[in-house]
Amino acid sequence: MNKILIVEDEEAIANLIRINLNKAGYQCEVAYDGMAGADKLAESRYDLCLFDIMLPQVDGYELLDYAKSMDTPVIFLTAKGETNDKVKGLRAGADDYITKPFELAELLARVENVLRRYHKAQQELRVGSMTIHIGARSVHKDGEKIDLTYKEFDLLLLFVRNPNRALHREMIYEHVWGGTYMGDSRTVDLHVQRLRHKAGLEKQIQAVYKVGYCFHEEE
Amino acid sequence: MNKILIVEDEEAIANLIRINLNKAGYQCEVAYDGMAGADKLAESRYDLCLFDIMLPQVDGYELLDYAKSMDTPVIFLTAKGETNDKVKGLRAGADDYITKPFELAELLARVENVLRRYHKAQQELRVGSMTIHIGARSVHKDGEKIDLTYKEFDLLLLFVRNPNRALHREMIYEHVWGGTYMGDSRTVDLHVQRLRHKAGLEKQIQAVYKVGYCFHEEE
DNA sequence: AAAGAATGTTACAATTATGATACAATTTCG
DNA sequence: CGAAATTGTATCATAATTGTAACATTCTTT
Repeated sequence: MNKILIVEDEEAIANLIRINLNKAGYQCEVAYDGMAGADKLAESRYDLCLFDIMLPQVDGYELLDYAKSMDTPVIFLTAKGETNDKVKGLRAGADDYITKPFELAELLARVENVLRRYHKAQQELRVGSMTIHIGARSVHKDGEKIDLTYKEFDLLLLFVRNPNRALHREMIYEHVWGGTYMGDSRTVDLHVQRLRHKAGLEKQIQAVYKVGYCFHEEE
Repeated sequence: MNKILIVEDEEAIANLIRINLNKAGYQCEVAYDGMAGADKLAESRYDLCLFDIMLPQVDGYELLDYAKSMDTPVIFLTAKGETNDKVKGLRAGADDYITKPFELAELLARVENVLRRYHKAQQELRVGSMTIHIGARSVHKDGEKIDLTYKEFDLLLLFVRNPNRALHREMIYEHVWGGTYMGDSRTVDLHVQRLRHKAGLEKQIQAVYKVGYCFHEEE
């Protein structure tokens, strides 16, 4: 199981991240200032670090140097508008950055992406009797291969990474399609139907009236 | 069979490398710190060493000196951003370096490249009923010789070194052609078709709609 | 229970991607 | 130099995908 260190002085944000990374199967440690973060780093090995840049005492850049000396990848959390920091951070060797406020799904995707680059990511994702090979973009269920299209696969990943949560149509659209959601389209619905039937998830993906859809983990 | 020594303190990375070099037909030993690495070097001859630079106890540079005194080639593993080390390492006599995170295919290519320079290169790679002679750049299948062109051969190597993974057109282009992929070219497709037919890989190399191609290891 | 809104279903058309073939440009090699 | 091989562009054919539309069903609210 991958261990992640979160250093973020806003407790609310730190805990939000921790809870959600836990749910996604990561083990997390949290520090609320740079000094405590450095101590944690010294004590134990981590597979990934999430650092806020603006931190009391020791700032994100210093922590970055420390983490890099241990070959640990780092994702920076930057506040909106701190684009300078973004550039500076990436140049200094951060592996990615994410701008607050962020969607949890985006955070999860970036975390997985970086872990994959470091060959620490789960290659396979198991959900009930279903196995998702992220690298091959293939899905198997009960020994049978399930052929999903590009959009269907991305949609499935989104659901699987955000189980037991009602996902708004708007959010789904923006993640899978990338653009801005125009309220009157049935596109999301249709793709959800197709995914449901192809993957036999009729019971697990449920409509949430007036909101969107929710993927229930237990079968 | 070539023997390779891996000295890397991150167990996950060390094991990842070991497993993949094993699959590629190399025999590997692993040490997790510099001291253990030096002991291994003293005990036995190796055809190639992979050293992380930042190591507990004895660092990569010291190991380099030791390995060089035995005429054993060395590839350094450097973390992203440690460009100084890169230069310093090469000047100190390393045969190559590779920056973490790396593509496995790149690691394999560099390993082979260094071994070839030292005339220790692995002669063949077996995939199902197909044998790839890397040095001779020739391929045989069921006793028959398959004549591949330069690009086709490189393409085959890329596929074989990244089995069961959907490879993006962009990534394929950059690996085989070297430049930047312009989205509208059919070059990659065409070469994949030719390779498929010449090598009889119609079933194993499959198109991944909107992504690229995936080589499936099992026949 | 009825109205209205939201979701499920089906069919189809538009779009886009891949496969196949022909051919011109370029390179290699005798 | 000339022949052969390689490589990439262009074109057409085929196949897969995506999204709209129309209609059916289900759900919520009153």
